[in-house]
Amino acid sequence: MKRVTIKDLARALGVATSTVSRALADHPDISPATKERVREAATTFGYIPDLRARYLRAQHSRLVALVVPEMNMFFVPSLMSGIDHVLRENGYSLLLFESDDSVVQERKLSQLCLNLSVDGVLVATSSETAEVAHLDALAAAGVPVVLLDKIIETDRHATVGIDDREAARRATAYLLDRGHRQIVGVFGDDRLQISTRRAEGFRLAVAGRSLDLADACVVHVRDLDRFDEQFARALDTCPAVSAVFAMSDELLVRAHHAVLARGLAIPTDVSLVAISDGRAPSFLYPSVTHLLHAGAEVGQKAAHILVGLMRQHYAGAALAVTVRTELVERESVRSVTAGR
Amino acid sequence: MKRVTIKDLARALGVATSTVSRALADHPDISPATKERVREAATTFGYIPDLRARYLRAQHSRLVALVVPEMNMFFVPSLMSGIDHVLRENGYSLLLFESDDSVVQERKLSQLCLNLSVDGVLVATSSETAEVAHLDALAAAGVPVVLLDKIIETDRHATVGIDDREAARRATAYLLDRGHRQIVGVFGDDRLQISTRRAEGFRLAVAGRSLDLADACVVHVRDLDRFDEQFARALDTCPAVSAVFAMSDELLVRAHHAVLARGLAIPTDVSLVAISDGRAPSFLYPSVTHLLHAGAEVGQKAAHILVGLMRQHYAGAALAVTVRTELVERESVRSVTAGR
DNA sequence: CGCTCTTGCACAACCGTTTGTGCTATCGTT
DNA sequence: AACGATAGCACAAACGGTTGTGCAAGAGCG
Repeated sequence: MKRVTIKDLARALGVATSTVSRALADHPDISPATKERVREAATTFGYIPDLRARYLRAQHSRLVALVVPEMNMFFVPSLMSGIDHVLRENGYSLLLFESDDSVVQERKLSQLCLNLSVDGVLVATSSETAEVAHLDALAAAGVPVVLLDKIIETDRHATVGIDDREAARRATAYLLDRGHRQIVGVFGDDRLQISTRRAEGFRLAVAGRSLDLADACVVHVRDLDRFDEQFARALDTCPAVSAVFAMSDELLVRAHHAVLARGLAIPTDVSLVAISDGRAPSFLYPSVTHLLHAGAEVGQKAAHILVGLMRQHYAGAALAVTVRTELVERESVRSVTAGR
Repeated sequence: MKRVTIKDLARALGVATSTVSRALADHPDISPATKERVREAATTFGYIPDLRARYLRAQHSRLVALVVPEMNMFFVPSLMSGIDHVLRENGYSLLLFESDDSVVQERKLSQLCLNLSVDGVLVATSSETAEVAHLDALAAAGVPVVLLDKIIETDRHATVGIDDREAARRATAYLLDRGHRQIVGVFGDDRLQISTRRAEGFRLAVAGRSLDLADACVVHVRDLDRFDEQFARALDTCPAVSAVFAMSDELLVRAHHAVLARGLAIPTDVSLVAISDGRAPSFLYPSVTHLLHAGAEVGQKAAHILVGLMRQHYAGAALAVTVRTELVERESVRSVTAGR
C-alpha cells in the first residue's frame, strides 16, 4: 500500500537515488543500459513521482488560487472554465476558494494561500472589501495577484475587467435611442466598484440626453432575496417606466421574471437590456438585448496575465486590462453559448 | 524577498530548528521563556509556515480534487459551494479540474491527482466514461474516491446521487395524474447512467398507466447545440403533446424557451415538469413544477463521505448514498434559492 | 556529597525529490 | 607504460518542515 518512491527503486536496483532520478529525467550522465533498467523497474513497481516533493525542492508549487465571493451561477462557471484551461495549458492547477462575500474570510484565504505557497492568486473581491492590505501582503511575499471582475481600485495589482461605465452607458443609450425616457436601472451592492461605475454610466447616458430621472429609478440591490420588493417599489414610484436596465445576469433574470409576473409584456410594455454573459438572454423568453461580457474571456485574460507574472516575476507597473464588450440585439440571440 | 523559514529564526535566535518548531507548536519540552522569544522573532521576522513541507513530512496533502465534465451553470456551482464549505471546515482545500467531458482528459487528471498526492477525489464522470479503471488506480494507491451526480455503476467506490428512476417516475406521474397523456421526455446523453435511469423512470410511469408513447416522445440530447432541432422534431412527430418532462436544468431552460418560442403557452398549452436544482424554475416565467434536487446537498454529502474515508481509511464496502428529492409545485416556487 | 530524576534544548533522521561534487574505472593517446 | 580525459555512478546537501533520541545542567533526595 505504501507509495513507491525513488528510494525503493534505488534499493531494488542497487543504485543511488540520484541515479534513479537522473535516469528518469534522461540525464546524459546515465548510461542507456541503466536508464533502461530504471525505467523498467519504475513501471513494474508502479512508481509515481511526487510532484509536491519535486516542487518543494524547486521552490514553487504550480498552484494558483482563485478566490471568489460566491459560486454565482452565471459569471463564475465560465470564468473558472476560462481560467482552468489557460492554467492547465501552462502546467498549473487551480485551487478554488469561496469567501462567502466576507472580507474576513477573504483575508483568511489570502493567508492560506501564503501557507500553501501558491504561485499566484486570482481574486474577485467581496463587497465588504474596501482595501487591499491582504493582497499587498501576498505581493510582498512575491506572490503575484490579479484582480478580476469584482475589482477594487488599486495601482499595486493587475486587474482585468470591463469598462463598466462605458458598458452601462452604451446599454442605456441603446434604450434612449429607441425612445425610452423613463428607465429603471438595477444595480448590485453599492459597495462594489463594479456597481457604482455602472450606475455612473447609466446616469451619464441619461444626463447626456438632458433627461432627469427620479432617484427611485436607480436601485441598488444588496440582498438578492429582497429584489422583488425593491424592484416593485421602483416600478411603482418611477412614473411611466418603459424600460429596465440590469447590470448583471442575476439582476436580469429576476427583473425579467418580475416584469412578466406583473403582467407586463416584454418588450411591448417594458424593454429589457442588460450586461450579461449571454446565457440568460438565450433561454429567457422573450429574449433580451445585452452587452455581452464573456466570463470565459475575463478568466482567460486574467490567467494569462498571471502566468506571465509568475514566469518572470516582473513586479511591473500593475497593468489594468479591459475586456471588450459587444452589443448583442435580441433578434440575434441564438442558442446558449458554449461555456468556453 | 526570500521567504523566512524556521531555520532563519533558529539562526537569529541561536537555537536549533527543532526548538523553533516545537516552540511554535507549544510543545511542553520548551521553556515558556524560549517560546516567547521564538514567537516574538516569528512575528517580527514575518515567518510564514509552509504547509507543503509540513504535509510532505506528515504524508498527506490536505488537498481534495473535484473533477467535473464541465462548468455547467446550474448544478456545478452549488455542488462546488457545498463541497467547498464542508472541506474547509475540515481543513482541506479544493482543487478544481475540468475534464471537458472527455474520458482521456479524465484519466490524465486522475494521474495528476496521483502526482499531486491529493488525499481524496470527487468525480462526476464524463459521458464517455464507460469503466472506472482510472479510479480504481486511485483507490489502489490509497486515495479514496467518491462519485457524485454523474455516477457510474460500481461497487468499488462510494457514490452520491439521487434515485434517478424514482425521481423521473414521480415527476412523470405528476403529469399523468393531471390528465396528460402525450408527454415528451427530454433526456441527456444516453451514455450517462443518469440519463438512462431517468428515461427508465419516465417509461415506467407511462407503462404503469398502460399507456403507450411513440418512440419519438423520448428524446436524448447529446449535443445541446442541437437541442432546438431535436426538440422541435419530437413535438412535430409526437401527436397532441400536452406536457414535457425535462431531466435537468439545461434541458429545462431550453425546452421552456422552445415551447414559448413556438407560440405555445405554459402551462395552458403545454405543461412543463423537470428535475431541477430549483434556480431555473424560480426565474423562468411562467414557473415550472420540479423535483428539487439540490446540488449543494449532493456536494455536502459527498464531501462528508470523502472526509470520513480520508480520516479513517476504511476501504469500506463502497456505500451508495441517495439524496432525497422533493416535489415543488409551480405555485410554491418563490424566489431564487440561495447557493448553499 | 553522590545519586537519580527532570528540564530544556541540540542533533540527526526523515518526508520524496533534485542537483552539485567527487570518485573510480576505463579509454585513448603518445 | 604513464598520462589525462571521460563516462558513469555514488555521496551528500538542499527544499522546509517534524519528531525521536541523546545529553548536559540543575533540582531533589537521602
